[in-house]
Amino acid sequence: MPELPEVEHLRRSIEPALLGVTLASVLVARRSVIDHPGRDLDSPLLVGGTISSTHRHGKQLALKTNDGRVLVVQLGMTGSLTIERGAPPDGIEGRHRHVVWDLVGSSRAVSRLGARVGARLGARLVFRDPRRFGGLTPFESALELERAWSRLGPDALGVAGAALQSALAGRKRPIKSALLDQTVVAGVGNIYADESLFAAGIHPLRSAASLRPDQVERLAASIRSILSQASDRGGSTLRDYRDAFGQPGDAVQMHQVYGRGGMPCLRCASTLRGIRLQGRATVFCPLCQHLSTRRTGTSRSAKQGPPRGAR
DNA sequence: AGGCGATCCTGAGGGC
DNA sequence: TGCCCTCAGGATCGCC
Repeated sequence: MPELPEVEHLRRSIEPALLGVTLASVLVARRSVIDHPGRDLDSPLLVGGTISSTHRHGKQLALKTNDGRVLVVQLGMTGSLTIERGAPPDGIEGRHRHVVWDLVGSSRAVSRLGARVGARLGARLVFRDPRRFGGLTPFESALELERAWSRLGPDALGVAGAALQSALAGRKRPIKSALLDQTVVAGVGNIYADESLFAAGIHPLRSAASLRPDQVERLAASIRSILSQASDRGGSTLRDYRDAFGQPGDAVQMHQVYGRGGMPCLRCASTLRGIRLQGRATVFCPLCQHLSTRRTGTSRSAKQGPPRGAR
């Protein structure tokens, strides 16, 4: 399921292949995946434009064309954006292909994709999303995109302690709920919220406003380091994620807590606990992640009962 | 007003 | 083997 690292890895892998490439035509199989369908009908979805840059904020990917238009791609849970050559795939991979563009290349882009100069690439850009939690949003200008992204919190990959501190100020909600709110910090999803909180030794139910400055600093550092490591590895990829060329991410699981409810904590060996918060599976170590506001120390309560397992 | 939960959607996986 | 049920969760909307 794509989170920020998957989107960043997708951006890095798709940008070299798309720069200078022109979107010649588009086939929209399912209009409901497009925000504001019907708008921008004369030049829909970047058709006729040449890709000049790619950008990312949080989990949103933006493709810009040389005429100033922008398309934001949200992958949701099961979305993918791939470059494809040859016959479309059979079977289930051939389903849920909601938007397909035909690509025409410049000489540089063509040579990258191994086609003859000036020839039609025979390549397609495909937006696929079985569960349809993702979608495409067209913008007329970079300014419109800027306005939309300004409503989101700071990008999680580079979030500074001070920025996180001010975003959390006065928020009484559980810290995990706050992290999942894209207007607080953009790009933290369920998996990395649990992982970052574990790394920082913070209980997911702690009130966001109750965190001390040093804890927020530690949390910001954990978010940055976990997301950047995962981005470099191509995303954590449980099952659905594919990069621009249909490759899954690094199969190595680096998760310390996510999906490990009821299993031993890798740090202290006590049983990891699974709860639901805002309807989301949430896993934490009851020993390493204190709920109290006490400074996390080395003393452990011997009276603490055996931690309950998940579900 | 802020926060929580219901909702959307399909495929994987477990149980029988 | 095959059917049925549950679960997964990002973003949005409505309710408390």
